[in-house]
Amino acid sequence: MPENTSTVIPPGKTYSLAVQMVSQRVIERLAIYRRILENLLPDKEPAIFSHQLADLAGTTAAQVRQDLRVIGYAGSTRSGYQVARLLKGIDDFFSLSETEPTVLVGVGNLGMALITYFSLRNSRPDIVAAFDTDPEKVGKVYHGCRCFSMDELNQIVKEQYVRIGIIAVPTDAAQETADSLAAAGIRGILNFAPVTLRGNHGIFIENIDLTLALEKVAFFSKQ
Amino acid sequence: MPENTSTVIPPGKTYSLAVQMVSQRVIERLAIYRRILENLLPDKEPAIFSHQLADLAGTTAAQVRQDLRVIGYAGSTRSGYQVARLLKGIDDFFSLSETEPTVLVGVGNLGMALITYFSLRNSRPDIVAAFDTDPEKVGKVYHGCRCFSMDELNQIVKEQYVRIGIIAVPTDAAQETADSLAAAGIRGILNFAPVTLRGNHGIFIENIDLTLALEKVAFFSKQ
DNA sequence: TAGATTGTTAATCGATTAACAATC
DNA sequence: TAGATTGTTAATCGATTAACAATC
Repeated sequence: MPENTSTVIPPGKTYSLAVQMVSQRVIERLAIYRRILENLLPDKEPAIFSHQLADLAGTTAAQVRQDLRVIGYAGSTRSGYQVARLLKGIDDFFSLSETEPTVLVGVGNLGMALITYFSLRNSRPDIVAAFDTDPEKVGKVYHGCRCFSMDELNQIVKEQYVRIGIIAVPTDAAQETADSLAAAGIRGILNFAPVTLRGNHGIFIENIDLTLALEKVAFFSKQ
Repeated sequence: MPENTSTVIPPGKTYSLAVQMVSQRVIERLAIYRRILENLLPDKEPAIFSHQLADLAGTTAAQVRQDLRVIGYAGSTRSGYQVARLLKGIDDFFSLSETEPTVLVGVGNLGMALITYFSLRNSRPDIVAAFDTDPEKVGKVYHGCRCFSMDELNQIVKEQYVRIGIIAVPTDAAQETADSLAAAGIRGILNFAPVTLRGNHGIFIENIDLTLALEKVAFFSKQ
């Protein structure tokens, strides 16, 4: 559909339409391609074929071509996809130009580890504040990230235009936390509590359930 | 198919057949149902309808009935599914009678947090040993879990009949670690390193990519 | 009984894969 | 050119949902 090859579709109506239609699977794979390309960049390999990218990502060439189609990036039949430009194309599609302010609720073992993990690899989603109900923790600074009381959630989310929240609280407090985040204006949640959060219409929720993941491995490791 | 109602299919050929055919999605949902039932048990509610379970699990009644079908559990048209017996049915299907010995490789920030996390909620997959290349860490005991050198991996895996491995090493070391685990006889891997592990035929690999998950939330939180 | 729920089969939906003319 | 790869369309595959007779 785009008449100019080797480029991404321009921002505008087509863009936002595409965003709505793209499935979670496609986004996951695009993120994987992105990381592969990033690692490939220093190698000075100018281009890569769909089957090479597929090999590295653990998928198929047809899948890769289909996926890249949704971001409107066109390769060439001679040399495949230009690494640097494709990377730029995915970044543009993800709107990964500036960092995305993120808050984390629950500074327990897992919460602490997440703060460390994300701050060490200064990921684009950047944890700007942590929250906890424990007065012992409030006021402390972990890896450059200050811990606030829950009372301050609303203010900080608004002041810093935070759209993403991470839930690392105990199971019992998870639903309440999700409601607070939603009320403060959060648009997306990464939830580590092993419960199905409910009634958050319009908010995107991604669940990471560590115990469930391990149980899944246990099940399938028995063939 | 099973002529006796309100029971699970007996172990045997049907059983192992079912295991092979069941998709990952179904297993994930069964694990979720399982946790819900577990929490419901103290409430002394004897039974639950498919639509109630669906509400709690964030799915549909038809989906629940379809899922329960694969484990061969039959409810009654009058009262639905008996909580205690269904829970037992899922446990049997998962073979969750005894604990599953598990090893963890990479005792960094994330690895430490995982040891703490899993030991605190004494999950059925039980981390019996940790491994690290850092001589400083070898010999130390974290939450009752001793850290060994990688040289000892083979022996411990064999002695303790370990089938599951968790990879929490830096990205560069992940593939090497996976190969070592595979060589030692591990059958399933939970991988936290942001790389696609390759060439491990016959080994089940579940990836948890924290950065990717957060990027996914960032993307969809923009609608 | 009347009404709600079940197991099961059929229909729908969406995602992956295959096929192929166009291209360099 | 010959040959490999591309974008795109069609075919396949699998998973979810809808429908409904049977049941309590």
